[in-house]
Amino acid sequence: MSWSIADVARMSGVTSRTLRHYDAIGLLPPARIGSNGHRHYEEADLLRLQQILLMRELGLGLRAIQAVLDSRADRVTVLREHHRRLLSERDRLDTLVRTVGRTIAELEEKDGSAMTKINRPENLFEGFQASSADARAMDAEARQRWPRAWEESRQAVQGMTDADQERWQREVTAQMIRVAELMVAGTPVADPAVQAEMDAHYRGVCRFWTPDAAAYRGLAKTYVDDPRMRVNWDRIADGLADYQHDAMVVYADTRLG
Amino acid sequence: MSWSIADVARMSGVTSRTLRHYDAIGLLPPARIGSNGHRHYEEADLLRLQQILLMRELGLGLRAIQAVLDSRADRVTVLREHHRRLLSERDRLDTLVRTVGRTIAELEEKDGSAMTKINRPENLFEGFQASSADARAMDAEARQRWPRAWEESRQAVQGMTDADQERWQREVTAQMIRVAELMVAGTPVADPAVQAEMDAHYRGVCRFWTPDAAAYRGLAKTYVDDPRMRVNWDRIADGLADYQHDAMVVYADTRLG
DNA sequence: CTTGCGGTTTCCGTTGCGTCAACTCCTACG
DNA sequence: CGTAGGAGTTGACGCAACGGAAACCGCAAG
Repeated sequence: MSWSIADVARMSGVTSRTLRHYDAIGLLPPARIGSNGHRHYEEADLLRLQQILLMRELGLGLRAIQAVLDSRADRVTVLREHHRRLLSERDRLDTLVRTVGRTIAELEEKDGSAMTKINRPENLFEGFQASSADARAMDAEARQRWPRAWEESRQAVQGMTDADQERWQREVTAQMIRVAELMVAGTPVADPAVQAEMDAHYRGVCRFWTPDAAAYRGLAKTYVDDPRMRVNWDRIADGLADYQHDAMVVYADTRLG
Repeated sequence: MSWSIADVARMSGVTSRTLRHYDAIGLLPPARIGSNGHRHYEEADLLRLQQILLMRELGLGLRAIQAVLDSRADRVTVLREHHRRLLSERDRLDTLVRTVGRTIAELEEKDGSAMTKINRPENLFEGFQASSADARAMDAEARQRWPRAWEESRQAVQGMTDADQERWQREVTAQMIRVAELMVAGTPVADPAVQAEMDAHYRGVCRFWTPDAAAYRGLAKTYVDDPRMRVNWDRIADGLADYQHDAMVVYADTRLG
């Protein structure tokens, strides 16, 4: 019993193009290829296709499906990892839904008049570069005050390439700006959107050092107490240092309890 | 005051590659291009970039952003449509999360032994093609029993190209198989996953004819009462006709009630 | 003999860039 | 004054999972 590609397409509900694609990537090679180049599928192929479509409906990628079917990975393990990805993606969308909904409400409230909610926009991008002298001084100070954390972070930094460091720098900058935008929009620091940024901030810090609640509150304090840091944040937007501090404290209280 | 591309990249937290991309697609052309080809940005460009990044964070596509910024679309309108898309996407992920979670639980329960939950798998794909004689007979019968609905559906079919009809056929087949899989997995017909399929089924039917609750229940009845339809469904999997009927009734009761 | 059907391969397009590669221009250094 | 380096440029390819179109080929019927 052998079926042509169109037969299989009709039976399974996928297009022949898809079947050819699955052949091309080695996911579902046909049992036999005729002398005229036509693909012929057998029952075993239909069974394999059935498994493929089942997992595809669960949202798994073709690579993962292939790994599972070729017994190079365990079903449950793959599914659990997939489940985690789905969860975080859903939460991200959930946050987006709320944010967009709030934005719509704000825009409607303002009745389409002045939508420049950002003050000092010409300075909002005014960069964040501590002078290298400042950076060296802060580094030395950190070494004295928190020797263990300094050592950990030093090792983490050494494991980074130049490109990694540039990426890290960009991420920090982009995040500061997002937080600044939330601030000038009047978002309270306990808002989920702000706390999501703080979560990203915390995870970023964890790449070098994993603070507990008290330590994270201590880090927050330096944002307002250390004038060199404070000026950097306030240069982005007035009051950003305080705002960041408050948001971090809330995060420490509610998430690092 | 003019900034180089690297300046803008540092200030805004995006890469210079991104800025070049935005230039290439006409989203953010620089204010000036020097004789050496270097891009120079002014304050107005930074403002525009700021707007772009704001909307990008809301998950809008670059095309939509461009349409808004060039006043070819209204912010609120675009955002509302985007909000709807986000909502349905989040719901889809939500369903996926639950489905994958259930699948994991099932796999763990069976302790990795026999995971062939599908009975008669060699027949699962055995196609669904009423003979053309049957099809003509059913068509004629439908014309007598429901003349108005028949006329509406005839017009809808005539508006379809061959490719459309093939797509439609494939969708129907694929859906039948998904429902069959849910059935052999023992999913109750009231389960959200099954009801989601019924929702798709209902919307599919609506392309030709929009039944109310009673009419949809009547359509469900033909699945079990008409032996020609029944045999088609049961050929896919034993009991599928009954299962489909029950699921449609529940859908009619809860969603069309 | 042509028409048509059912196959085939090959290539472009989708989204938002990352990541080379190859080249140019300008400045600083020896 | 030659050259190394840094900052900029323009291509071009890659990703995920195919959709769609073009161009070609073999085989049966009218």
